[in-house]
Amino acid sequence: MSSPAVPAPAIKVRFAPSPTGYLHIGGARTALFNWMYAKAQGGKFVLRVEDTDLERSKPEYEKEIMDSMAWLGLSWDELYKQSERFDIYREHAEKLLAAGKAFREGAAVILKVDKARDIKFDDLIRGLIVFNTDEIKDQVLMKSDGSPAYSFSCVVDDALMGITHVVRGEDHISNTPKQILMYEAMGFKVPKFGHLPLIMGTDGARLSKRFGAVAVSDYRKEGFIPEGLVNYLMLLGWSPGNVEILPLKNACEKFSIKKVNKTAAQFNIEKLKWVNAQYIKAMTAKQLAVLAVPVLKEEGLLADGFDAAWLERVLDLYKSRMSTLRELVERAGFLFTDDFKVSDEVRAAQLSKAMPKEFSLLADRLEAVEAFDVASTEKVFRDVVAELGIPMGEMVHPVRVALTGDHVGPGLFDTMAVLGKTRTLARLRAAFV
RNA sequence: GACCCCAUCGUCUAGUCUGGUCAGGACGCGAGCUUUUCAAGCUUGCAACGCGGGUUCAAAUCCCGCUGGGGUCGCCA
Repeated sequence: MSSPAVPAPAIKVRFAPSPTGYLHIGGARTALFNWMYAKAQGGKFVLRVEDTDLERSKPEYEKEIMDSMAWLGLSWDELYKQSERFDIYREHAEKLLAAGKAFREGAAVILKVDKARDIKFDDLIRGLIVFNTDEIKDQVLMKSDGSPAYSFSCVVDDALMGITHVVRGEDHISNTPKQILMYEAMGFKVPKFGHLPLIMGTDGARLSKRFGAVAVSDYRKEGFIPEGLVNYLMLLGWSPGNVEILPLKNACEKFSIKKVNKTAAQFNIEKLKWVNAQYIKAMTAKQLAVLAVPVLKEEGLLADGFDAAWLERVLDLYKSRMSTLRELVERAGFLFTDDFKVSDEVRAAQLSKAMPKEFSLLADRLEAVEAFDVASTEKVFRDVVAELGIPMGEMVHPVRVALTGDHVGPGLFDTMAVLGKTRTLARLRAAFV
């Protein structure tokens, strides 16, 4: 006989960003781990905007953070804004004052901290951590301007919102004992704490503006797709085993807070690109088009009423040759506009030898082709090369440069077919004039 | 400086709790196959347990020290 199944109490976690800047990579990873933890446990995920600093908090940052989270696919079950809860913090500060656990200093309210006491907590990721209160000075609860200090509003909210597990960056470890003191002073149940390792830049130093792109929105602009960024981020500090590509949904099923690493990880853009490329490659041209069209339009390379079937052919050609949507623009731009240039370097390497006769013969022969597809263009090309008595390569490479502006790219005949007869002929005939 | 956290290939990591498989995978890099170039794909190579002491028949794994790195020391969050 077994005891009746008692459902484990659902956990409730939160992500509490301050809208004083964009959602950065580190914050996104913290949000992601909290979100995965909630999903893995069938719990709730709360988004709390910590906008107590009226000076530095900006509505546009708040919007940007929420947009970035939505883009990443991190939805929240509850939403709060601390700026709307000042009376609650004030009320709790008054209670502590009345109970003699805090005192006033001017207009500020300060928590008294007893000395020589060990504050212990069992970190979900690091195990037992101990601080002595001799290291902790009295804590400001309410500031002179009437706004709550970070630690205080954070504790009041986590308690009142029923947060069971506080999972945040390692930079908050030393805040934890101070906050535990506040939970105790107010008689609140102390939640479990888990401190995530930080994400470092390539040089091992802290991720900062100097590092380059740090905002999630920067990566979005760079052409990374949410599935790719999320997959990469989840691998920073956590591992599902010998698996690199794992969609968020499946990751949640395997996620365990106990398996989160303790070591800070370096952010590696090369691996991020590779992960992103895996997702792009796995998409159908039709799925990829949904993501690529806005980017191409923004670049002025595509107008309404474009040929969807043609675009899908282009995407099929470039799917395995791009790791970001940005790279599609860079590498396939010549298919969308005649306004592309051949670098001096490429010109010197491939177009230094004048081949006006050869090019015009090829153009003339291609002009006679009815169905301008891969097979027929290839046949014509091979016939011309044979007729001229020159090696394929001697003709292939210069032609590619003339048509695409670059010396690398998809197969030449695939390129011609998708470029179309008109543009192919025009570019061949303009190559040496 | 004080307090706290951390330590496996260049990077992300598996393995550490419950010592015993040539320390495994991935990115990147090198070589090769394929090939009109580039990618993709496939095969393959290089590459790590920071150091020193213990405990043990046996230590990446347990203990101590050192070194190194990181974090925090705001009426910022």
